[in-house]
Amino acid sequence: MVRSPSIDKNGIRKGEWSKEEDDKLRVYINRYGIWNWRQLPQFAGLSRCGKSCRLRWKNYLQPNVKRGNYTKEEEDLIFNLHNQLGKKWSVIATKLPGRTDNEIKNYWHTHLKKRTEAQNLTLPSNQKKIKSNCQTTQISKEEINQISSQSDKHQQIISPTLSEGFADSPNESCCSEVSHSSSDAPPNDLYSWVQKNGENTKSHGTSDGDDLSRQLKIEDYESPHGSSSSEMSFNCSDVSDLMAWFEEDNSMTPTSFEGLDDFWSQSSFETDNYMINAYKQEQASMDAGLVYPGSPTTEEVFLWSYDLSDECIR
DNA sequence: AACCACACCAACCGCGGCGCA
DNA sequence: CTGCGCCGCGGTTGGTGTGGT
Repeated sequence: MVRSPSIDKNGIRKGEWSKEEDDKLRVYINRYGIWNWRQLPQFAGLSRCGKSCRLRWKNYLQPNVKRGNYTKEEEDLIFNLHNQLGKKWSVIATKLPGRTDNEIKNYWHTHLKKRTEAQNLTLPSNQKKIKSNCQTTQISKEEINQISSQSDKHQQIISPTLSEGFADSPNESCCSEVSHSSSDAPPNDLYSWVQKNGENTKSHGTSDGDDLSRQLKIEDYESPHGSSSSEMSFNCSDVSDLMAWFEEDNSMTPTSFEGLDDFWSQSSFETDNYMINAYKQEQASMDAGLVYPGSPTTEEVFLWSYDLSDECIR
C-alpha cells in the first residue's frame, strides 16, 4: 500500500521504510532528540532526506501515535473542526491527541468528505450559502493560535516525558523532543545490565570478534553538533573497565535535563541508561505477551549507536 | 478465475512562513 | 531590506487491498 523503495540519483532512498530504517530512526531520536532534520539522517545512518525522516517519525514512529479506527467522538470532532477551521489539518490534529494531521487529512478525504457533501446536498439553498461562507471564511490567526495553545497545554499534560522511558509499550510513551527528567530512572542501570548480560552478549558478538567490549570502546566521542568535550571522552576497553568506571564515577546518577545544551553535556552512557532501561521494560512487556513488533534488541541498540569504524557516535 | 473500479493510506512534493545573518 | 536555510503544512500521488461483475 506504499510506494516501492527506490534510490534517486543522489543515493537518497525513497518509498517504503524498512524495519531496520524505522529502528535506526527510532533509536537515534530517542537517544539524541530532534536537533536538525536535514542532518539527522546522516548521523542516524540513514540514506533518507530529512523531510522523509520527519514525516516517518511524525506520522508513524512517534510514540503516542494512535492507530486504528476512529471513534464516533473523534469523527464528529474532525467534522466540526473542519467546518469551523477549514483544511487546517495541523490545528485539527492538536485537538485529537494521538492522531496526526496526515492521518486526519486522509480520513477526511476518504470518509468525512462524502458526509460533508451529502449534508450540503440536503441543506436548503439559503443554508448552503451560509454554510459555505462559514467554511471559506479565513479564521483569524489569533483564533487558530488560541485553539492551538489550548491544545498544546493539553498535550503537555497528557504526554509523558523520557523519564518514563518507553513506558510499558513504546507506542504509548513520548520522547520526541529533548525534554528529559529522570527522577524515577534507576541509577546505575547500565551497570546492572552489564553485570547481568555482559558476558552473554559477548558470546553473541558478530563477525571479527565484534563483542560487547569492543562495541563499548569509545576513544573519542563527538556529538553530532560537532562539539566534543573532555566530559564526553572516556575509554573503556572492556566490560570490566566499564564496570570500574561506573563504580568510580557517581555522575552516572541520573540528573535532570533542562534543555538541549544540558542534554549534550551529559555522558552518552547516561543517555544509554535510559535506552537500556526502556528496552528492558520493553523486554518485560514482550515476556508478558505484549509484543511490540519491530523493536530492536538491546544488542542492536549498541551496534547502531556506536560505529567504531568512523569513530563517532552515529 | 480474471478483470475492473474504487477505497485506503503511507509517502512524496512544492510552497510559504519564520528565524537569522 | 534581502537572501538563505530549515521546517511544517496541505495537496497529491501511487501501490495495495477489496468488493463487484
